Amino acid sequence: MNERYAPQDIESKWQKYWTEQNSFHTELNRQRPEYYVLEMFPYPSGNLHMGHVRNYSIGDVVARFKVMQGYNVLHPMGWDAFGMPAENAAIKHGVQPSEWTWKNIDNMRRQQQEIGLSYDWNREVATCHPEYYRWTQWLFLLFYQRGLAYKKKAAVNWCDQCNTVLANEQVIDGNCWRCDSIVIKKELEQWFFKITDYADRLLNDLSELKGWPDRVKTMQENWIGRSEGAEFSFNVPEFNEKISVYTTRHDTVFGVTYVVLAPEHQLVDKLISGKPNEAEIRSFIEKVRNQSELARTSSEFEKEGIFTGAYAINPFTGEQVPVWIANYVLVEYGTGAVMGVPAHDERDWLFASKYQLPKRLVIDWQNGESCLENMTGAYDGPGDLVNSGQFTGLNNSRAKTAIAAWLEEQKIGNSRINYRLRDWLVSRQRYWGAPIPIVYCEKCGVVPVPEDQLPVMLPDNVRFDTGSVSPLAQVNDFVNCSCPSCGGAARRETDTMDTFICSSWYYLRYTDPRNTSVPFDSSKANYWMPVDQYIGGIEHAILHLLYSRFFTKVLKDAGLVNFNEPFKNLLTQGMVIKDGAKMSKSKGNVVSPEDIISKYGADTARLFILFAAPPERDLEWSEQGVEGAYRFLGRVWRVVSHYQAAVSGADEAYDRSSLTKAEKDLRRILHVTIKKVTEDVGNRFNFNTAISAIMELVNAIYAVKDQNTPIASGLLREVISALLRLLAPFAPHITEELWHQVIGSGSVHKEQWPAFEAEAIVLDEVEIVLQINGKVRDKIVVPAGLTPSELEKTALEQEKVAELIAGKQIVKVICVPQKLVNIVVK
RNA sequence: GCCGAAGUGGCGGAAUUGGCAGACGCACUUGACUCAAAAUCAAGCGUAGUAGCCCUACGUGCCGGUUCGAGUCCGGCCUUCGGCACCA
Repeated sequence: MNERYAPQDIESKWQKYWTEQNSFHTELNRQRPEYYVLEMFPYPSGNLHMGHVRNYSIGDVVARFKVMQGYNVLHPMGWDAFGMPAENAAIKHGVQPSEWTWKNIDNMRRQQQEIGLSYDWNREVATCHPEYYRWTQWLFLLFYQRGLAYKKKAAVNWCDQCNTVLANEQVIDGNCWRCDSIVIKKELEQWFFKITDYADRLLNDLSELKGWPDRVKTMQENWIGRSEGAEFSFNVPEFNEKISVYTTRHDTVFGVTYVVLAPEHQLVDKLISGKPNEAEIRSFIEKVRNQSELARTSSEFEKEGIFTGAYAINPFTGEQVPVWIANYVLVEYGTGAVMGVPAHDERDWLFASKYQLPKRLVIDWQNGESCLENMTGAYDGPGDLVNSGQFTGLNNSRAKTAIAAWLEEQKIGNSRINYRLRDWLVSRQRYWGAPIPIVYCEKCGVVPVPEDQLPVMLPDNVRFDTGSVSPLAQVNDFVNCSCPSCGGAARRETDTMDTFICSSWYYLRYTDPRNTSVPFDSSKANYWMPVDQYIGGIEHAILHLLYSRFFTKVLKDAGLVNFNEPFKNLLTQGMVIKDGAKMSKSKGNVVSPEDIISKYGADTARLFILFAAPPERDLEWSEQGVEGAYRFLGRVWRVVSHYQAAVSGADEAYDRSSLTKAEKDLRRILHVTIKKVTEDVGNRFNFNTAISAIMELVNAIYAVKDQNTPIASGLLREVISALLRLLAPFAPHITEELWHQVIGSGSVHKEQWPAFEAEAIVLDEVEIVLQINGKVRDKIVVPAGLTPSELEKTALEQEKVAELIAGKQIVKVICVPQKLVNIVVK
């Protein structure tokens, strides 16, 4: 056996062995409990970065641990392969996106294999493969048939850099999520998925997700943005029209002094036509339309408005109130019109003050003392209604119920729940994505491509120098087609799908990756799903994780799956940072996984990453920390080598009743370690403390070795065998090598996870802390299992205790068995 | 403004149910081995007082509370990070 630990010699050997043995292949097996562990699949950018290595190392520990515990484990990997970078590469280097992408996939797969990850490569999927996007298209049509995919003209987010539209979720602080350039609004006809139909379920079912971090659930909750209110109309007699408003403060309807429309509201045109200042109003509207979305939705933005000249009737009071247009009203939310209650809404207060609109107090919160003259801003807290007709005197929460009931009775309105969530814009004016399987025919209109004609293939050899026009629209062979319905000349949809559609169902395809007749077999999906443990970055808290939940619910409604939620437990790993910042090329603080692996080996890289911080927290990269991990593996190598001769031929059996004290202690430490590592990995995902426990075990073995303490060879074998199995999920190569050298011929990764024996952990003697008035004063060693009164007696007999409490009165004595005695004195 | 997470040595972090604060590792110091160095093995390592040991006091962002006992529970703040925010 080699004296020195040389990872370069052993890692590739075992990687080859695992591949040849097809070691990580999984089949459906109803005799065994299943476990599905999944890491978010990567975009094939070309090279793995440390964030990937962290993500996969975490998943790999879980997968290998569960296998050893006897689970039938699904642990797949694939490629989120459509998207802009491939097209950018095509523009820049003249290489076709598919070629560029497949080359990157090959390279990244090789890099993953060098980390020693236990994937079932037979299940690999790539979203850009026709046999994958065929089913993405099939699912699009399913949504279409269910009325969940529709086309409409709307003011949508447009990125000039990427030359495409974006979903709301892809606009971060007014900028494009991918290229960070400013997003503008464009009036375009686009495809949408009706995610808003599922808003209530997406919100309510969050409570099922006990294994998700609170912060992710809160982010989704904020994003969905539920509010309870009422909707009702103001008549506009002059035009015989109604203005419908939505409010959460229908208890303040008697305080309405004006009504405001969004500049884009459909009634605006009618109300202002022919007005003497029509031109002025139109120029105001134009100005607001040119204000950025970000500015207009910021509470700091100056509120501006203009009077339309029209009046509306408050249905509660019969009063006439002026109708205004203002920049702070958003056409997409609620009804695009709001009632103005300056006394009880901060925005309305500012607006009314600026334009000298009247204010009316309708909530009293000071026992009848509240008055407008004393107010310096709106009051939006609770109180009792005043100046509110028949509702006067009710407290405002009761008033809401009463007023909503009155609206229903009078048939002029009703209670309503509103969501902030908007429909998902799914079409993209890009080439490298799944084509939307729709054909436009002069005669038949919008025609879905029949299932047996899928996939709608992406054409090869496309030109990318077309500027702002989608490259696909330039390919005549693609665009011109015959109508599947009437056979006449037709045009193909040239938009492709948002890549987030492709990634919204990949976890289902893994359960049945080569199916050629359906996207997946329901019974297979139902066996493996939901994913037991999903692992990925927080950046997908809303985007991918919300979309995937939406897809799962639609598929459940369609009868294709029998579960409600795709991911039972979610672990959001922290970033890998160096010198206080996320690793990035522009900051020049990138550490390449390949360099680390060639210098120290994959086991060291994995061990360091898992040891340096708990998985959810950010991890500060430290070259010295890596050295430390390498040093530890060297220690393991040497100590196991040292005992090789003693252990390899030894019999497992030994007499447990005749152990020396040193042997008993070593055995206890082993079983305490087994217990801790099992709990830390299995229940808490605290890999850092699991590894530190293994380090302590190794330190204990060294203590025995250095003092040449004689240890029964059977016990030594138990210790070394368990040590290798405990370390195997973290450092799969070195443990495999040592296992073969010292223990046996089979793979350590096929071995059973060690079980701790409670009997081995029991101590004969325990150390008890003696406190006086809560301060530690002494420690004593007593036989284990003393009763509290025996313990108290022993404690009070201690010389030091007697000295310290001399002349004082004992108030009481608290005894915690096996732990401490606290003597309270005065 | 609303919501969420966090704050512990020189550093990464541990303390899982209220019970010895600082496990494990890094860095540092020292010893052994060596002609020497590296590697390795071992020991020390919160702050202050003390030449030093024993020991004593202080110490988990701040202020207060509950408790025999608080990093942990309660009340009130501060700071950092993240999400939402003119959503009516």
